Amino acid sequence: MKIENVRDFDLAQTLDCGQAFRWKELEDGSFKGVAHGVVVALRKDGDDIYIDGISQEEYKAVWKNYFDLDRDYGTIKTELSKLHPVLSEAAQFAPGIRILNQEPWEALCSFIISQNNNIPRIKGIVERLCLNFGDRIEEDFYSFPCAERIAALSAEDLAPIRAGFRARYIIDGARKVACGEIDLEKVRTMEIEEARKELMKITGVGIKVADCTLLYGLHRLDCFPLDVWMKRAMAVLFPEMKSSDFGEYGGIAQQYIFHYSRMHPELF
DNA sequence: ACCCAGGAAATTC
DNA sequence: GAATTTCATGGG
Repeated sequence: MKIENVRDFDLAQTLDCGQAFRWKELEDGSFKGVAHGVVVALRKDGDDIYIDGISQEEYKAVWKNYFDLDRDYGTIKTELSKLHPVLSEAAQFAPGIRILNQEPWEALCSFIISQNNNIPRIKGIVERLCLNFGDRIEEDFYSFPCAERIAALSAEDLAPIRAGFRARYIIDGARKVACGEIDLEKVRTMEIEEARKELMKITGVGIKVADCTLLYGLHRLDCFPLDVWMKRAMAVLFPEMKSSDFGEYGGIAQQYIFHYSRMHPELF
């Protein structure tokens, strides 16, 4: 598949800015990963994107949405840049970031794993989760195990992924999703405070993990997750602003700021 | 040996 | 209620 004339999209910036944990960069600069149980390889040539491994129908049904390609990030960046000069700078620093439409359960589970953890280790745990409990698609590439599959396990069964104290949180989340006690597709359309409360019924899910699930898994672009980096950034770079000031695309602003802050630790 | 990591639960004050 | 400690694991 070739998609022509794609603006505001950089593979490395989007896939390695801390919103997703499973994309692998190959030696030639292409990226390979799994979503919706399908392995794809991505390349960029100028403003053209090549997606290997899918049909036209799969592109329209899944991948166009996955990369949020119908949204005009150029206009959004222009509007966000008016809010604050540092936000303008952060957006220009990585102008090719887009917020992915990841699968809700994968996002929820990944950000449960993220708590009090560092990104390389998060990636390792997620990798082992897929390797041990996902379906093998091809050499080195496995699907993300569905909630039903994990719900059938115990915390001890997760020992090989070495998630530590988070193992029982993963199990609790999987069970509540699998049995329908929490319907992530209903959470998608709930009013934001109600949606948060619903996700926080899971042991191990607080406001930050709930907001990450809403932003990255349910594409609620007004959600503005505040982790340690974002709290520092708000205190140092945006002392006069609060998260709600960033508006309906605050989540996109948050991603520019998060990535900019991580790449400039000397600011803090 | 110590400290920290895209937090949240458990405990203590 | 608000502040502090604990929770596995691994890398610096």
